[in-house]
Amino acid sequence: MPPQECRPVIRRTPQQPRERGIPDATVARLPLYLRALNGLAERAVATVSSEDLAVAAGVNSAKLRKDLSHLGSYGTRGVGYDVQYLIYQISRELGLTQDWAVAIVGVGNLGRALANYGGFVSRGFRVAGLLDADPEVVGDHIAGLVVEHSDELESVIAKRGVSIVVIATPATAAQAVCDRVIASGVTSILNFAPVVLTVPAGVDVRKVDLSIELQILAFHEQRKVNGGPVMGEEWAGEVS
Amino acid sequence: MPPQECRPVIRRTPQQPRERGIPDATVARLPLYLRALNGLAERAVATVSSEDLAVAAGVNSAKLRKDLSHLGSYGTRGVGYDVQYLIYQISRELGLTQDWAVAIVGVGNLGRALANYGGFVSRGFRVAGLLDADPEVVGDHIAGLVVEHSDELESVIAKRGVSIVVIATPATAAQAVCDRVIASGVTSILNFAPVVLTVPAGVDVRKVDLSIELQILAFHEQRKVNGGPVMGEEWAGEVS
DNA sequence: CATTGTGAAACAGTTCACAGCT
DNA sequence: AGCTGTGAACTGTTTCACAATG
Repeated sequence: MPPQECRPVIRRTPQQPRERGIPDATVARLPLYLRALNGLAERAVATVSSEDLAVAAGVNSAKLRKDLSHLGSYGTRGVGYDVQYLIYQISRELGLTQDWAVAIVGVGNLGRALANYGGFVSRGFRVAGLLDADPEVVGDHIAGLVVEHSDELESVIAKRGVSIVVIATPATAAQAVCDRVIASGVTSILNFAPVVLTVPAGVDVRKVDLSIELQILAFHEQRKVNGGPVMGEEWAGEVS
Repeated sequence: MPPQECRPVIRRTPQQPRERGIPDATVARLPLYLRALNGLAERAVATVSSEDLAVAAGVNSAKLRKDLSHLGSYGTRGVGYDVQYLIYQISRELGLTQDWAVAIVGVGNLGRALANYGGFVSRGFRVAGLLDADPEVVGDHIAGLVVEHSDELESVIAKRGVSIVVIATPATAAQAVCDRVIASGVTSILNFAPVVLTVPAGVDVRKVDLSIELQILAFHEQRKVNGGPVMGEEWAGEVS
């Protein structure tokens, strides 16, 4: 599930029963549970069963219980889970009890959208820097911040304790930004540029790629419509 | 890997050797291979080995070969794959040889970013409608289109043959938009709103969720820094 | 003879079904 | 009585390693 060669790298020794390792698939769902729980908390629900929480999160209840069991035994048999307590435990597990300074590099349409995205700041994350290479954009005020020039990347990261960088630059600039960011000690990157970033082991890159998502949808859509790709159609290109 | 309960639903009969079913994990990587191949094609590379293509796509070569083997035997032993031919085959498999009309609902910062996103139009996808509920935004010209009012949703879908809808509305509006879109016959949805959409079987929803990606990164970041969540810290909230 | 295509093995994730606890 | 936590079975995915082959 992590994007490229940079797998989590929490190599457990073969014999150990995975001391505190939580499966990737589980980690990827914890935020979903957290969101569902926050919804329940807003509606002043005190306790929830695995069945109800599973429905709210859109998964099945056995999976939910198995996932939560990796964090510890936080439920009460015959009763369910205490909503507030579970929110706390999942937040702590995800590292959301501290707050993370995030820098966004590339303040185009997407970067702007990200900077203004509310759910961002809400839980654990704080946009601590906006950077762009275009002098036209530098100096703009967005989401209460002033856009700085990309030249400041290293100093912004160092001075503001940035530990997560969001790359929202054009594809051509992404690898260079990535390299500089890593050289500054950042090891968590969220990449929106449509390129495969090459990074050393120990650096975590997650990728969000609109066109890949659309292509996956197109694949399924085509199956629904045609029952599969158009066959019998002959290849018209030149084969060397 | 598909978002919620709406799994692909191409139930193969137990005995059949999966006539044309391509594993989800493979489908999710085909766009990656396609992008890598397009890069090679631009540099006029005619032929590529599984090893080289794998490096370009950021996967390992055994996986790449297994993936491609699901499409057919398009390589040449001792030689590699013909770049153009493979581009064609993958495009066809993904349904990119036809073009898909896409409507974007919600023209806030994100919707605007998506509408202006180039890679969108490039291969197989055409933005055929932009809709928003805010009268302030309706009428704006974005990416060569005029923003229409959400009331027109059904008629835009019908008249322009929209088969994929991108939901970029606030969370609160997403489910209602989703329901209307499905009622209009659309079965492929890309959801950017931070909610779990409830959809009938046969509808494909893919979700892109910024804050979930950040939370996953935070989890790994925390592990790197602390070696895990802060333990020993006692729960301070009120447990019922 | 370099490289593909693929069985078989290893691994990861999901689901079942129920023992065990409150 | 009801719901959690979890072994065990199952399903899907990745990796290995090598026979087949242009």
